[in-house]
Amino acid sequence: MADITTPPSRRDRSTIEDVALAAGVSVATVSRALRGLPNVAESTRVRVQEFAIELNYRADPAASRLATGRAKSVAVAVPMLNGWYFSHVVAGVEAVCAEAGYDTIVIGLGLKGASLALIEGSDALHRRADGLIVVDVALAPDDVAAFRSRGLALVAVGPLLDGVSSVGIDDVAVGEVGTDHLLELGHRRIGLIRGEIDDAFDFIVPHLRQSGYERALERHGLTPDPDLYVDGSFTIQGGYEAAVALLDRDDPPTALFALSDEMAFGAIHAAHDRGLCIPDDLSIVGVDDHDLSAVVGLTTVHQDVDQHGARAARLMIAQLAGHAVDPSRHNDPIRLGILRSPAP
Amino acid sequence: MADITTPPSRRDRSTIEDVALAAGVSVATVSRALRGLPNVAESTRVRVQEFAIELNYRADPAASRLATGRAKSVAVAVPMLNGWYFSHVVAGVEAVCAEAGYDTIVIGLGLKGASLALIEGSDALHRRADGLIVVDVALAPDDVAAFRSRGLALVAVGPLLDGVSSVGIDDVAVGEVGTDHLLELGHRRIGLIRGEIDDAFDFIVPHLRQSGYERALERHGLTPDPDLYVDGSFTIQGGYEAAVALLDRDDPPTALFALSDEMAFGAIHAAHDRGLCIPDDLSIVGVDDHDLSAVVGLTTVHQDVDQHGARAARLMIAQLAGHAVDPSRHNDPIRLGILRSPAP
DNA sequence: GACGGTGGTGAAAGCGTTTACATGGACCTC
DNA sequence: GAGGTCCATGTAAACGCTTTCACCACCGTC
Repeated sequence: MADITTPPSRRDRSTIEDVALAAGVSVATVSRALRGLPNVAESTRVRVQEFAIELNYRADPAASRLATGRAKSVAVAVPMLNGWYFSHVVAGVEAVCAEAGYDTIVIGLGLKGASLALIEGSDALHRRADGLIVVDVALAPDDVAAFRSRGLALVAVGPLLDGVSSVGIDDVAVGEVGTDHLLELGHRRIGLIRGEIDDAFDFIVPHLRQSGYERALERHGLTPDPDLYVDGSFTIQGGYEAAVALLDRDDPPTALFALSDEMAFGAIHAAHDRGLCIPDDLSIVGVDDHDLSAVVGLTTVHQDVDQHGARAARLMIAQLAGHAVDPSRHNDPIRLGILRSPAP
Repeated sequence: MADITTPPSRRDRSTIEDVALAAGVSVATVSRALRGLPNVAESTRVRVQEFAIELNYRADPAASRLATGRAKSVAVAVPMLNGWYFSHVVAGVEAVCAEAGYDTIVIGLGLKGASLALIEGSDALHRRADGLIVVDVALAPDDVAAFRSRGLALVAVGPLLDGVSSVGIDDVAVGEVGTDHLLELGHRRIGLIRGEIDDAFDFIVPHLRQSGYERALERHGLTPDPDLYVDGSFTIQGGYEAAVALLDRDDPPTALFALSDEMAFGAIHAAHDRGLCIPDDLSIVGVDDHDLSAVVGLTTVHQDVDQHGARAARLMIAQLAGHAVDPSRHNDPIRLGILRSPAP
């Protein structure tokens, strides 16, 4: 059995000094040679590299951090790590960061309110990461400033933050595309299953999508009916309850537009429970293009979620590399994934 | 606009020396006081703490790491970060680690073969994390030894590794429970949708579950029919194809047992395509208790996935804290979640 | 042949902690 | 009252890297 209580044994790995000694140069030269800095004779560089490999040397990240002030790692904060959307974003971030030699530190915000958690988190984050990618978190301008003053680079996924580069989709368009589809099928009363705006998920995405929904209706000469708006809190269960509320009223809508696929799944469940056949008795459209949408046969507004994370990470890396990145918005394309969407 | 190219500004945060100066003691005393070490007068400790708060001081983790050799972070390596199961495990790990003051570094193994990636990863991991949690990765004994010799603590989720504490479920029992259920409903020909054993996912979980399946059959006096085994590669698409293969034969089974819910979803999809009604024409049972199983109405063998990650993380933290942890197996309980499972 | 570059290299001062060891006073014991 | 503990504190040496500065050829130039 390994000796567990002992800290990582000290003198079993080689240091920059070992390499310097072996190569017959100074540590400074080793440092320069290995990092590809100029002013190193090519012959020297090659020799140093050989010895580094032979001694299996790699710079201790902790020492590097201390000396340079750069942690070579980025943190990504999400409301919850096990949500479908969030896990995909994290996956995209990690792939790009790994490629660029950065560690990815994940932070689950959980039940704590987002802002609160991040202020706290900024303690936890203190000098651990060079940058922070926030996903679906509405950071107050003060928070943004606080992070900035700590020298932490910032990128947002989802909501638009002042002075912060962000990636996402045109959420108004999302609302329009989904609604248009249902309108074109002939539906006139379309229930909207929204996401709750509470402390923990304080972001404007649902607002934007809703305004797209309304815009589409108005374009078709219809007046949005607030009675058809129900909260689904972006969860399956919430979607179920929202659908129940809508379907059990006297004049139920003939179609439902859920602002996320997971809420749509809940709605489908509810419809089944009521004996409604989805293609025939009720149309449902979701947003996300969840892995299971195809299985369930859900028509959905597609977004390339993996790309969100990757794109955000690339912005982050560029920023950290010192490239000037203008804090503008980078919208990913969306499109409708039609699977089953019968007329009313 | 923030000045982005400048590294984190140097003299804006306070160091231990600032606190020492303010409190009129030496840095050593500050260090001891703040970390709750003995041999510090209570009055001194209080004073130091006050100044630390006033100066908003927190020890620079990089410096701590360098001095102590401990990174205060654990890495978790998963085949893919956006899989349902994996994201839940990661969520569990992160929650516990955060609680204990550890950072969670995620590593997506992706397409690279698991072992290969981890050897590589051990470079990437070099002195960055104190421990590594591997999820569904069959580490060769050599790899285990390599990590150990680096002083890296190891915990496994899923497969049983020699000399490594691991958490998971009794996968043989999983196979039995699911199969028993179908047998009790009267089914006699039960198709088994397994997971492929290839390089990237080289683990024995499907073997174990299959042996549980066979054991259950034999207990009922039946002989397992290898013709009813089809690979579903643990994906939705794979489950779909596997189900197609089984249902399209001359004597199709009356029930399907998929070794994961995601494969079961694919199977459900296939059944629908063939006009089969799941409750009446075909019974399907899955494994995982995926979020959407309830929505789809899938009977499944429940496992508390969040707990896997949390439990693994607790083992890890205990190990890192120096508590002797015997490298034994910690099985989580499983149970059947019956949703719809009609007689044949 | 003196002279200002210029490119390769080394010495050493950080970076901000932790910790082994030294110190010195208070207290106790015989 | 001498000697021994014990506790609170300070001193200074790591920890392993990066980076500034100085230095020394060496080269071409007038």
